[in-house]
Amino acid sequence: MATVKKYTSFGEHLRTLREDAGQTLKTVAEEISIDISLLAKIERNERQPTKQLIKQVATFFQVDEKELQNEFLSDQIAYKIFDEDADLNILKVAEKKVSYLKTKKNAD
Amino acid sequence: MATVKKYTSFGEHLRTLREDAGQTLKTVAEEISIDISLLAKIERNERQPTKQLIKQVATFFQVDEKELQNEFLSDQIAYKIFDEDADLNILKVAEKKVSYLKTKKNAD
DNA sequence: GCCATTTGGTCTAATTTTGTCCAAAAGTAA
DNA sequence: TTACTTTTGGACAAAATTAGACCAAATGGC
Repeated sequence: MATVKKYTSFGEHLRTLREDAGQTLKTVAEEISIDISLLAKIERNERQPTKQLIKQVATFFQVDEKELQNEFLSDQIAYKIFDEDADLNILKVAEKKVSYLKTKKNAD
Repeated sequence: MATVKKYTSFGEHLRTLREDAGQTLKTVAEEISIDISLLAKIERNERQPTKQLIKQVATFFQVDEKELQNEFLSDQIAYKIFDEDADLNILKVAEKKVSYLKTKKNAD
């Protein structure tokens, strides 16, 4: 059967990874050379991860880096739309715009 | 017949509005109390419009404010995906996340 | 040529965000 | 309860980002 994909936040995902690995904030934070409190905040989505941090946690937990990056990016977009209480069809418009940008890029 | 919607940027749209109205940067800038150069940059997408400015130009050109805001928002999203060279299906994930956030919000 | 318009560069101020530190709270086991 | 570990949360300085102002250069029309 297919896995049911849960659409949680980047932070929640990170926390799950850590807890499934049976690690504490302290051990992970030390491993990737980051402040414990900062890592906790990232897990609670109170701070944004840097690209560097995403790379490090991907390596540490042995998950795909690109996938984590995508998760963070979709988070950012979702929160923006939610916060602005914007219409969901904005995403369709954005999709068309990206295609347009890519076309323009190739025609240089 | 239906209007063919062009997926241009916020800035390009703003410029079109202005040119269709036969106005110069100077006259519009003065009308909405903004630096000419700043307005020019916004039209070229070199500066981002504030909510306040979007409201002002909407009023000035008599177009729907929410529509302009949406255009700007979809711009931001499109550029982010384009710049990061991210996969388009991120938008689908984002959509699910927004729904999730809305559900969570209602269950408070 | 002139004048109006637009562009582009540089800079400062304002705003936002990150990361650090530390204390408080919550959890766990004896 | 006590002692210890873990997590949370607030406050703050440092760093990074961004807006907006100013002015000179370029462009365009007549």
